[in-house]
Amino acid sequence: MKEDKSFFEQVWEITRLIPEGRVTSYGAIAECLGAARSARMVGWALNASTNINPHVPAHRVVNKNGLLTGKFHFEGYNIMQDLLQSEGIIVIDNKIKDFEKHFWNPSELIEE
DNA sequence: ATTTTGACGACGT
DNA sequence: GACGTCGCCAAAA
Repeated sequence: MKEDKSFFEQVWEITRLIPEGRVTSYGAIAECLGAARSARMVGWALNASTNINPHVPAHRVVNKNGLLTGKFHFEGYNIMQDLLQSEGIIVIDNKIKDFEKHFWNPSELIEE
């Protein structure tokens, strides 16, 4: 039933499930989808998500380093950073402070 | 159908 | 530990 959706939609779905004040990495989402080695695809999917109907909290998705790699893809320069800080996440120099502390595992909420 | 790329990740140097 | 290269998979040109 879920395979009907494109890889993108699956990424958006998981990204939307990210609780506030939590962040995750592209690889984690990719792994949850079964495309563990396709972390890049997650980023690609999120790229399209910036133009879809429900707002996808792509700002909560960062790379494994906790670095806001995609912040440049947002409307403004510090949009992503500002949003994260609004949720209680400390961002310093485009990087999430205590990244692993705010890290959220998609498999934690998603049950196959 | 083929080639290029792309918001990453892991490994090698 | 910083920098470089390869690998993965899927979509766009």
